[in-house]
Amino acid sequence: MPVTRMSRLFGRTLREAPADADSANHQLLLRSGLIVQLAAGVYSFLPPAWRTLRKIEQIVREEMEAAGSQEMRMPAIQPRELWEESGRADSYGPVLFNLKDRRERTMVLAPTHEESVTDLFRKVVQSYRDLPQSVFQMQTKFRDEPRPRGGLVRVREFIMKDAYTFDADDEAFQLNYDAMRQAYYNIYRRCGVPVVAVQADSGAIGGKQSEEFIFLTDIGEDNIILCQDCGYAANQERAEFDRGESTGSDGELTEVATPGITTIEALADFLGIPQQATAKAAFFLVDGEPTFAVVRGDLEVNELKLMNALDARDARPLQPEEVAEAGWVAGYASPIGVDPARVIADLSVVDAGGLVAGANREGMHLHNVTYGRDWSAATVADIATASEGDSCAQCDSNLQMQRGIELGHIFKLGTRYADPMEATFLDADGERKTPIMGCYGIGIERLMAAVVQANHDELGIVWPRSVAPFDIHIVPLGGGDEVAEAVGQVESELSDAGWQVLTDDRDERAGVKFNDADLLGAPLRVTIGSRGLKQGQIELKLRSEPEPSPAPLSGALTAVRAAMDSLAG
RNA sequence: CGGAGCGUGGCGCAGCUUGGUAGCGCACUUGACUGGGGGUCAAGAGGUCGCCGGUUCAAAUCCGGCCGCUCCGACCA
Repeated sequence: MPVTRMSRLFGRTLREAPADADSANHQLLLRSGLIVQLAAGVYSFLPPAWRTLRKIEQIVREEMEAAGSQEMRMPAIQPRELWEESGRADSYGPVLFNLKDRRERTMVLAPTHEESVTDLFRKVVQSYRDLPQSVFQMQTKFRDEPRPRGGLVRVREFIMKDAYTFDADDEAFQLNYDAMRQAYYNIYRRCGVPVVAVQADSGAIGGKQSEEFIFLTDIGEDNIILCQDCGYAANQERAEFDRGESTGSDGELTEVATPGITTIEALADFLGIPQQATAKAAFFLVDGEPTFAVVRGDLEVNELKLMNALDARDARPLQPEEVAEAGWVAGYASPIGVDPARVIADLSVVDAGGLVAGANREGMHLHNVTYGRDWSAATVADIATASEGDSCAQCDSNLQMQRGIELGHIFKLGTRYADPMEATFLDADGERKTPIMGCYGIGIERLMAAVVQANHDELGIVWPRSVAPFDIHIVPLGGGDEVAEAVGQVESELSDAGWQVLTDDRDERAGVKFNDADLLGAPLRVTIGSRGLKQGQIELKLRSEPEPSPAPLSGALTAVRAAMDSLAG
């Protein structure tokens, strides 16, 4: 294994991080010279970073294969028709990088591969005898994200490991799914990143159910709802919660004047009642249809839940003039008297009687508004957002909310793609059936960013041994033949033993070399200086430990092996 | 796409309010001293001040347009 020399390494370390780096991992990746930005959400990966990415890929590959999946490769350039066939050309539309070939045929740069793998399946698989199947690839994905952010966390070009499974029935599918799930835990553990699996919304990928693997960190962009007691964990976008007891009474419906009171907070203050005793109206355009959503005053409408409840593809809040056009009075809107067909109510307002709601007249509210008696809705569903302090639906403890980064997402696709694309197989009974599909993604660069975020200190990166660009960072100190000779000896001993060695052969001061070693974060630093050599000594320092320890030059290999073995991974 | 901010040597920044000579720290080159936690001295190299247009005798600075990047929101590995 050739030794890498710092003087020859492509890339340089920076003392100060570029100003647009926010998070620790982004700053360290830039300062250590591992990545360089080319455009918003587009990065180059310099040699050390590429080493790490390849190690991560190798871990992923090993775990995928252990789970029974076969590596393959699908094209990144795809005809747009494929996406029309699945019906995702529109829903995925804005994110698709479109391009035209010389014959003016519209192609896309693939953001994911459900379509192409389903196409592949129908061309390759005919019989139940061919099932189950599990395939994966590691390949560049392209997504024209509305907003790249957070360094490597959200980019427009990235490597994804995406796996796909095909099964004859649900039972068989579950086996594939469970194997993948376990593989994911293994991957993150081996990369040194703690994760929690949470229930998630499957979003643009589709399907019935999905789980995300989340690395909990303040720099995360997802809100995760967690129950410490029973272990319930879900993305806020779909987290369930218990709405508690109803507070209102079911007295007679009466009007109350509330001039200038247009917010729930002001209303509760004005009437001296808790916000839970009010009903909140919110207006959305759902698949082009103005929709009146009602939740209890202390809650917020969750647009994703709203869409799911209505089986809709698109939802956005109504503009004030659109609200008026629909005949509703913002600030004083009431579900009473509104066509029930356009009303959707959250569970919280259906169980609770006697709420204060708008009167559909400027400056007026109603007391004791009760569902079923005074109004009704076409749809009653869970459409409210869970947040910190709400009660757990499973065990009644208080839910907590934390930020997190989505490092992986696994989906139970069912027949979401096989149906529209008419992928089928012939079963043992001679009947044509539709395969049950699953898909499973991991963003490789994002995982690297998480590794750094989870493994750093104020001096730099503290790479886990499993994915470090270099195992051992040799720091020669002082000139002279004695040092050069000892360095050469140790270098070859270590690299012959299979370690990946980086030697700082630059004519720099000790401080510069030590600081760069800390920044680059190899698990073990071996210092070879003229001072120590007088006693026949070299010095070993684990990056994860504060203090170095001496070792005899003659026993360098043994000492290094012991030090490396003391590390996890 | 809505909101906010920033574009001045490789990196971090000042200069802009009040137009006139482009500056500082780090990094870089050469030499000397130095040599175990970002050293000192000396001498250097390096900038169409994001782009286009306007105002002006004169624009980094004022005005307009555009582009790029970052952050906050709607979307996701």
